[in-house]
Formats: sequence, structure tokens, C-alpha cells
Amino acid sequence: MPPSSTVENYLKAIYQAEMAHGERGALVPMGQLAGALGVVPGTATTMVKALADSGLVSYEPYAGVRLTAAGQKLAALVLRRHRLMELFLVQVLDMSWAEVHEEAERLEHAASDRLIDRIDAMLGRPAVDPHGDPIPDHEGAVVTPRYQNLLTCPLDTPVTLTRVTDQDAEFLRFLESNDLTPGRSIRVETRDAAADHVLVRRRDDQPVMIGMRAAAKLLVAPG
Amino acid sequence: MPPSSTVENYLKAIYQAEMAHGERGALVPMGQLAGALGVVPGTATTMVKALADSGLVSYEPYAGVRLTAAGQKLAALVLRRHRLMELFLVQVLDMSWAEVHEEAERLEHAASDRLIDRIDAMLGRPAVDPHGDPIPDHEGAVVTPRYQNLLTCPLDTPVTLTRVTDQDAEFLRFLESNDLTPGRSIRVETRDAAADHVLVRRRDDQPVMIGMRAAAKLLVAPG
DNA sequence: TCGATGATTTTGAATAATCAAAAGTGAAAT
DNA sequence: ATTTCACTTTTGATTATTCAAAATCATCGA
Repeated sequence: MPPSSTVENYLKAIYQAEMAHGERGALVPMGQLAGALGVVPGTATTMVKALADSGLVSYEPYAGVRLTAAGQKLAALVLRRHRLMELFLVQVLDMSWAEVHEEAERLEHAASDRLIDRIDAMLGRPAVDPHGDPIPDHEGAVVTPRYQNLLTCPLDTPVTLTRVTDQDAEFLRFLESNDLTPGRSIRVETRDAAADHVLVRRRDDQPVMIGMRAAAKLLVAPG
Repeated sequence: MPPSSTVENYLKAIYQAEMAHGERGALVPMGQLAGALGVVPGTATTMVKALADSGLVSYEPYAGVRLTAAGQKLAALVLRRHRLMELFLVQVLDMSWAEVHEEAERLEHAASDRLIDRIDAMLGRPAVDPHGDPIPDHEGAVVTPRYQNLLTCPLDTPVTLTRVTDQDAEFLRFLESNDLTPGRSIRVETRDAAADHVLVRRRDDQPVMIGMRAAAKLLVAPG
């Protein structure tokens, strides 16, 4: 039988936690996983043990979980469905950047491979979703370019906003209203660690001030 | 909390069974309901009692179930989601008539009202889905015209194929390959009860022979 | 009125997923 | 070495949904 939505969500969360940690295959602690999924830690432990029995993750008691190759593929395919769905909702149904995440969160478990492929074709086999997140191919393979963020990129040098690693609708609405969306060209004018802020200058010379926590979520590519 | 997919499916099945029976508000026997949902009768009994506790159906032991007003509205909204989704998949994603039912069967539980309304708007607030089934409005109100079928309509009189009351992919593919889809103009040439068949003549004069069971599922309007 | 028959309900049990709270573990700080 | 504290696992329960099979009911015909 196909994996349940719950299983898919656990795999996705582990995948994303591994990625967030920088290195693939990192051990994800139970507490973090439970937090990401909104369940109590004991629940995550139980579920992870079941996933381990299915060969989708490898579990090290008191240390954490990581995905096996099989689990990684499944997780990537869930992400593929999610991201194609988001892009579709934005491009075809004209929904807002900020509101598609929740919707895709549910649709990703209901859409068939046939449907996802139709969408993929209609959109022209896109490489990234509206947030700049890479879309795995139908085998689950992804290339994740290593971008800098607004805290690490060079100052006073034009860069292209490429990816936003946060799905919070509130935050996305803020970015949108300040025209800080993937594709925009910007440059970092100043950083002030003490004041915990970064001053961004847009192409049209408008300044936007954002906190460092937020700045770290805005990934950019040279140019 | 929102109704589970299971609850939605029970309500939908009861709604459709009531409709199929001709009159709204008909008592649906447990066995029939269980059959429609692919569960054993005992399961349906248990579930229906829970639905009754929620005020969605009224349950008469050993007699059957019927929807309350609340249940009816919920069921109609599920049908709305289902039918708009089917039409959307056919019109926008170019999927086939025959394959959208299963897909919509899953998506109907995952799509938000926002999404459904977008789809409704994009499609121009359509009145019927690809099978000619009426689409309830966002309040759950539907108008279900009373059509004749190929067994009851007058002979040798042009009629318009208006609705197909069967979602079986195999059957739909047969109809499609014979150009018997909603909107086509046809007429019934002969009926033979003994041979259990109906001879239909298409607008282009091509004859199509179908069994009476199938003929009963093809609804038509005069003209 | 009495069964027989077929449908319906009940009972007991299973699975998936979850929580609360008790118990246990490990590693840093003393 | 010990203690401590945060994190993790275990335990016991609960909810939703389901099945198998035993028990019950309603009705039709004799």
C-alpha cells in the first residue's frame, strides 16, 4: 500500500531537517523532528521506529534519525509534488505566493503521479518553485545549488535574490510588499550585528531594513 | 475540527444513494451504503451511528439512514468540490473524461474553499461537470433537472445527451470512443426488451447499440 | 402463528496515530 | 566520580476506522 500522509510528512520533515543542517545524511534529533511535526517527542520516537522497520530511515536511539536511500527518494518525491503544486497554484490559478504553502501541504498527498506530470509538463518542466526551492525530478533527484545569504554575501555588490527558505505567510507577505521576491536584483549596503539588522538596497534604490534572522533566509546568487 | 475524509465520503454516498432512489430524503439501507463504500455492513452501522450523534444524519435502526439538513449541505459541498475539480482537470489540465473521477475522489478532501472558488471563477461558474452532473453552489444548493433516459425518452425524436450517471472509466471510455458525450444530439431508433438493447442513432447517422442497463444511465433532454 | 431467509446490529479485536506522564540516558559541570 | 538537566524512550490510554463472525431482527410465505 502507498505510504500514508503521516509517513510522507515524517520523511519530508527529516529530509528538510537534514538539508537545513547543511549536510545531507545528518542525524536529526527526535526533539527537533517532533517540533517540526507538531507532535510530542514520544510520538516521533514511535513513528520513527516504524519507519526504520520499513527501511525508510536508520534510527540511532538517543542520537537521532537519518533517511535511507529509499526514504530519501520518497521524501524527494513528496517535495516534488509539493513544489510543483505550489508553482501551479501561483502561475495557473493566480494564487498568492504567501498562501500556496498550506494548500500544497494538503494537495501533495492527494495528487497522483499522472496529475503531477501533467502539471510539470504544463509549466514547462520548471527547476524551482515560487520560493526558489529546487524541484526534484520524477526519480527524486535534485540539484541544490549552494547559495550565499544576505549575511554572507559581499557588501555593495549586486546579487540576485534566488531563494527564500521560510514558508511563513506573514513573512512572505512582507517580502512581497517590499518587492523582495526571487529574481529581483538587490545589494546589501550595510550589516550591523549589534543592531541585528541588514540594510538592503533594491534595484530601484529603495532601502529595506531587515533583521539578521530574516536576512539569513534570503539566499542570493552573484549578479 | 473539519469532517474527516471518511465522514465526507459517507455523507456523499448517502446523498448519492438518496438521489439515485429518485426522491431526496429516502431512507438508504445499511447494506447498500456499505456496498457503495466498500466496507462490511457492521462498519457502516457503527459509522452511521457516529454521524447521527453529530447530527449529520438521522438513523433508523433496521430501516436505514437519511441526511439531515446539515448533512445534506455538507454532502453537497463535497460534491461541489468533486465536480468542480473534475471539470478543472478536464478543461485546464486536459485530462480525460474517464480518468478524472479517481483523481477528484482524492482531491475533493484536500482542496480548500479558497482554491475551489478560484477554480469556479476560472471556469466561469459552470453549472455542470464533464458528466453533466450539476455543481452545487457554495451554499450547497443544487438544481437537479429531471431528465429522461434512453429507456424512457420518445423514439425517433432528436434529444440531447445531457448527463451520464456512471463514473466507471471503462464505460466512459466506451462512450467517448462512440462520441456519446454530453452535448451530443442523438435519437433512439429502436428498443428491444427481449434482446436487452437500445439502438441509438447519432447525428452523423452512425448507429450505436447499447444494453438497457447502460441506456438507463444516459440521460437526455428534449431537442 | 411459525419459521426460514436475508439484512442488520453487536461484539471483540486489530491497526494507525496520537498524547500524558513516568522512567531512563548521556554528557557537561562540579 | 557524581550530580544534574535536558533530551529520549517507554508505558498506558485514547480516538478513528475497520473487519470477522456471532447474535438479532423483520418480514414473507405456509
